[in-house]
Amino acid sequence: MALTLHFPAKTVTTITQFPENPKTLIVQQCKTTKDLNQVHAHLIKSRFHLNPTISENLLEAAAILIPATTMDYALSIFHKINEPDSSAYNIMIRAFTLKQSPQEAVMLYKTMLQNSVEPDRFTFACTLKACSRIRALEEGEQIHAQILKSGFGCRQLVTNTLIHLYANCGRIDIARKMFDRMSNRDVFSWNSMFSGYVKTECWREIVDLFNEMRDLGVKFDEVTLINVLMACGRLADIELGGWISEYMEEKELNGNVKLMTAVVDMYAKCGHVDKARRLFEQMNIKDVVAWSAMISGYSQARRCKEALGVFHDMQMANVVPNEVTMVSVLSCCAVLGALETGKWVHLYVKKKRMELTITLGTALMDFYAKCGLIENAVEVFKKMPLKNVFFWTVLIQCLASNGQGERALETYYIMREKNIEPNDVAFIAVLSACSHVGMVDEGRELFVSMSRDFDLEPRMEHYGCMVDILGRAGLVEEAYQFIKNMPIPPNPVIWRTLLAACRAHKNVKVGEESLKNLVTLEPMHSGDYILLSDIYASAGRCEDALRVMNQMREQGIKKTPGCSLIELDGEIYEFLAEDNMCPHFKEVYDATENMMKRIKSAGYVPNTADARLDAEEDDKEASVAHHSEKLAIAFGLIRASPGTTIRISKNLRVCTDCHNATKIISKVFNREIVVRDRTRFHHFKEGSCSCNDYW
DNA sequence: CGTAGTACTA
Repeated sequence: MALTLHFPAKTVTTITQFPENPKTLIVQQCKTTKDLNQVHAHLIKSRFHLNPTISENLLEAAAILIPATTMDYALSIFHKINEPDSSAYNIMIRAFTLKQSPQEAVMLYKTMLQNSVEPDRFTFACTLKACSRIRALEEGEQIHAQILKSGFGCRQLVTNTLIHLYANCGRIDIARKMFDRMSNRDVFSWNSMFSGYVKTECWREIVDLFNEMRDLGVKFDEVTLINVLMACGRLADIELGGWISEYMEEKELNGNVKLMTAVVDMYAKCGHVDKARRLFEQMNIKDVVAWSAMISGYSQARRCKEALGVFHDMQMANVVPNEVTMVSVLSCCAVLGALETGKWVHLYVKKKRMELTITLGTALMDFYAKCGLIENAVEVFKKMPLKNVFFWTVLIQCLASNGQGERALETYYIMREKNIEPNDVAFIAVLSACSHVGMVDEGRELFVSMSRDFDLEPRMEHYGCMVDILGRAGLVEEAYQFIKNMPIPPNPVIWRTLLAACRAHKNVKVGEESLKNLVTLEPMHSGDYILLSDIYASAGRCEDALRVMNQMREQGIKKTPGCSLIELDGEIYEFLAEDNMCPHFKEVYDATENMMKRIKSAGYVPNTADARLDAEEDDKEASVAHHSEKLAIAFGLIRASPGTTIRISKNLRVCTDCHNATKIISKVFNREIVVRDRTRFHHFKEGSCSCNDYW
């Protein structure tokens, strides 16, 4: 009986007897499920399917080689095999792992043992791989025991897979022991160790191990170098990183996209973003990963505008971004307060049905939080089915910085009810919620709870929050004592926090003490001198106030100019205090004057204590009127569409006069105004602010 | 038949 097969490529194969090379026939010529069905049918008709070699080839085609085939089909072939041997089982185990069901791969291995089929070294290798995937350490250990019994324990393949399993499941110590005892290590053994160290973030060990490798003259490959480059990036080890970069040039490996991406990422992480960019430009082929690496490089260097520029180039190059790309892009939008761009990204993510990974969700929420859109952030929060500590923390932080301290604490307690263990960052978020709304007792309790209930050692940031909580609430003396009792030496931020509290509560004595400490720690920070000078001024000690300002000037320290941004129609406008150079000078200053007139008739009284000290008495009013955020708000009032919220972000903290003025503006002009200052948000509406004048 | 890159939170 002649067997004729019709393949799509118009190949006609005729089989008259047992094929000489069934593997070629089945494995290489079957490209689709349809081909496979045909071959399968003919094999049954001709009863060739009873031949174990043929059926195994058929199985391999069905289970592994043709990606579209379902496991059900493969299983139907497998079940018809009379007493399948280990290689048939191996195919099925590999297939299950490949088709994302490693759990079933491990189950099949157990079935195999129950059916008394002797596993071979490949069985062990692929079952262990399945265990690695699902981090089934216990199962892996059992298999390890069976391996030792079987006598395959000394096989290189088996040992390598075991090393990978232990390294991948958090038992890098066991992996290392096996690795050290191994007499015949190959590049896979080394690479398994490297990838284990990557997972556990033991960067130092990677560099040490690589140096050992070089000393021993062991050949390494592309995978080795990618792992080592990652380590160089994290350790900022530019020396080794640069060596690898040169080595690659020598060996002409610069055409390798993955390796080059790793190099670009390494340079960026070492702080050499410009070098990274030059190499990036030299890459002929750039995939999503390469583009994402460059964008995140700029993002981590806080060069957000350039990051968005690269993102733009990426789209021009028709490379489709993925979730990872969007995380960096959103993080840049958050920093810049680029609401329009970020919203566009969110729409894009929805339209392209990108997977809302927990990381992407976190970035999205953080973006809305940093643009002051609390409810949008909450909406993203609700949509996420699986929430981790990071995710909760961002929401808590969002509520805290937007003046909703009670809601922030509630969120924290809900998180605790869901048995999510807070980490150190979560505590920074709740403590800052307490300080923003003046919940002193809650703050104290949480600070204690942190180490008592969760074994978390308070860090500088936590001490800073406590100083802020006490200081803002007017307990300046207590805050001062708290700093003195700190077990670690306070950093400038701690003293600055106290100094700011001294200004709010007019405490000259502690204020002087704070500046004294600040000057030794960080003498060039202009804001500190200004704070103390303000304290003197408010206590009526103008001579001292001027003396501090002169002291600052003598040191050659320049004031950080106030700067406010407003985004209109996706474009960002920047204003500096008393800036005569801005492009819309006349328009802006006229608008500001009109605005000030209208609020004055509504009862606004300028607070000239916020004016520059060196201004003449007559000019003081003009000086406060030209603070950068007043200019930005005035510009927003004439340019933004009626009824829309005006959004300002500024580099310094809001001064008393601007805060007061903005409240009245929101009422007189019937506008919602959101101001993001360097530490928090102010939502102005109908004459009041979300911070309840506590900031 | 075993090993691989890019990401978020104060």
